Amino acid sequence: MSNESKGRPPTIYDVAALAGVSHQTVSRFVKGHTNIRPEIRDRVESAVKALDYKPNGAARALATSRGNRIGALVYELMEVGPNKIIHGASIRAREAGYLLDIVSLDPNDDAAIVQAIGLINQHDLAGVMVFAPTDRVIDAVGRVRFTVPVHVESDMPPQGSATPAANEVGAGMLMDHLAALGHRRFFQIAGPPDWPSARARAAAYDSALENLADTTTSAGTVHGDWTAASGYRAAMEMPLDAGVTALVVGNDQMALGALAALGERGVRVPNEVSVVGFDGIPESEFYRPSLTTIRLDLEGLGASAIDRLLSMGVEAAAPTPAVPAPPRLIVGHSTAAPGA
Amino acid sequence: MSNESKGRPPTIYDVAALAGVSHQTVSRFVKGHTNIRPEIRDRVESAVKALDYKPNGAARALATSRGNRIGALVYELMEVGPNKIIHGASIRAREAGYLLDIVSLDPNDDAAIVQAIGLINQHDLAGVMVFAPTDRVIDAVGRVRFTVPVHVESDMPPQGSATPAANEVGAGMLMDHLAALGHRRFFQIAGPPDWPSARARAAAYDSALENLADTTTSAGTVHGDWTAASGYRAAMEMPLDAGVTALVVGNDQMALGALAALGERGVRVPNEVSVVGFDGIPESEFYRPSLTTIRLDLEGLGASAIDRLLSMGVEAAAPTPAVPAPPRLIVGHSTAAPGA
DNA sequence: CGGGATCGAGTTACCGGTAACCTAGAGGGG
DNA sequence: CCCCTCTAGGTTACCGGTAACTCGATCCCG
Repeated sequence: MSNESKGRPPTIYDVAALAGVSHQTVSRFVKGHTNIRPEIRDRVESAVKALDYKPNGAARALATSRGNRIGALVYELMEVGPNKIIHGASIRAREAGYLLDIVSLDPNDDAAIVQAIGLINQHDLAGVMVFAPTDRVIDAVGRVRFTVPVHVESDMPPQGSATPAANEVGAGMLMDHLAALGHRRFFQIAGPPDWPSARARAAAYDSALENLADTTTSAGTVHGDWTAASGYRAAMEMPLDAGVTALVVGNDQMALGALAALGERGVRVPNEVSVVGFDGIPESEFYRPSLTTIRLDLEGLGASAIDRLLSMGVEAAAPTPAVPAPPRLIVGHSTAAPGA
Repeated sequence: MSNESKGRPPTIYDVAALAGVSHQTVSRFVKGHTNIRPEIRDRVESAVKALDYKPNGAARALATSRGNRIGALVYELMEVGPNKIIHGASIRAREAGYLLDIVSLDPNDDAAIVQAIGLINQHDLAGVMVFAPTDRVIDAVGRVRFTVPVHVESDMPPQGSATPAANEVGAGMLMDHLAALGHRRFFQIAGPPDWPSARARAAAYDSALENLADTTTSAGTVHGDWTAASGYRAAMEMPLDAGVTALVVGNDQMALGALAALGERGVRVPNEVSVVGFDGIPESEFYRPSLTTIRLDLEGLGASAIDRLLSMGVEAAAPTPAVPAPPRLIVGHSTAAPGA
């Protein structure tokens, strides 16, 4: 499948020799320098083409001491959410001429976290992104002396960022939707408490309850681990005699588990209990009943994270910064007025 | 969040100066060379620690002309499957001291494919992996002159590989399961025909029909695009008057869509029609009815792909090559004897 | 006790680019 | 018409490692 010619790949010196110019002229050409006579430019251009010259990234990185890669720390649990973020980030990074170095973290193994960070912390990176981390990861990252810009995407509004986090907004939209339908008694199945994004959603749940009519109350909150299995368990143990009519779940997978559990317990959705999820994964439309949820623009989020990272470096800011689409409420058949 | 000291990060020369030795000695120490006097070794070691020295990957890559990264081309559709493969590959690569450079491909844009390949090829990589590609991607990759080993993981048994592909085995297990229950009339919703893994599964479906009792027949095959929505559409249009009792679906997401469609059409699963999926994603246990499917060890697959790639290079083969677990049949409530 | 093998460490060149400096002409203004 | 500036391109040094070669001190053995 692979294919080689005689020896090493061509260098600028090879190109220079073939074109009859100095290597520096080739370097200038490759970088798109303008002050080159058309005649010389043509010679270099055809030499580049003839040799199929490709610049050596390592040499460039060494000379400029500025890498062409962005390290990305991702959580081991590669659920759908983090993935889409990575995908958006990867596309965006490539547009800016960078490659994404991904390192999967095992969240339960501190040593592995440290090792992974050590691996990523070589000097040839343009920056480091930390995606959807847990507190433990944030901690570990915070203790490391990085030599490059680091951006931690924690889903929490960082140091007074202007745009409110999508998590808060989305959770608020769900609560408004449920309240408008007439629900007054809620129960929450939240994500793991050491995930900032789970906390953000849970906090929005709490504050929505406070801001809504004071007759709205919560029958409690339990924490799952994002998986459908944990949502199932939580919903199996959820009190049914507390008058709860609305179940707020931290993501769509757990909501799927909850739907299954409620079905087994003979609770009809949405007639007796309404269920909402979070993330808006494509599958949620095909759950039965189809899920009311919040669609997040996760790819946009990943892209904008890259933009923010790049703007931290000397790099000129992206011409058109990516702006994630705002969270959108998807209304399915899992919500209805209580007792409909 | 980041943290800097005075200037550039320390180099071997800094360490050498502090330890009072030559830079070469430091280099030897870092590489774990044995022939160093204990006294000198200690001096170097403490100097390394004092300066928090980390080798510069770019310089090393330049000097050895051997990168410490593996490029990974992944399909844009980051469904659950490809993801887990990537995750497994990433872990394995890190164990071997490599980082994974991931490049997401837009499958519909040939120019983007070429550009992505160009990007990955111009950088200094130890090798390139191509995961779960479509024919189009395989084609594009095949035309490129790579300077490093390339491994294409196409889910098809390559040049007579000894281990039969998991896809064939798994699909066969599903067919056996259905046949043993007494099903004779099948229908298939396959993945996109330009995906080798989809073709492998479909081919196994066909050959199983041939090998089973000659009374078993197929009422047809349609192709989806791996998404739940496409599974839904396909199942909505599937003929119901052809006596089909078994619906074989190319992955779990499409199977979810098919379950929803059958529900809407008033077809009871599994009483009237049995449904099987493929992949064994965790959520499939919580579909209603829970899905009979094949659990693939995708992470193991990714890891072994990395092993194979590394063994193509000069690199000594991994001490303990990763062996993916064999496909496993997960029996849910979506299958039963026909007319049960 | 002398000569070759071995060991530990230093010296130097080189990987393939970029940056800074330098130079020979061309062009322009007083 | 001369001097200055600007332009196009070449020269040289350097980024931070590794590899190859060198050299003095031991060590071993005949």
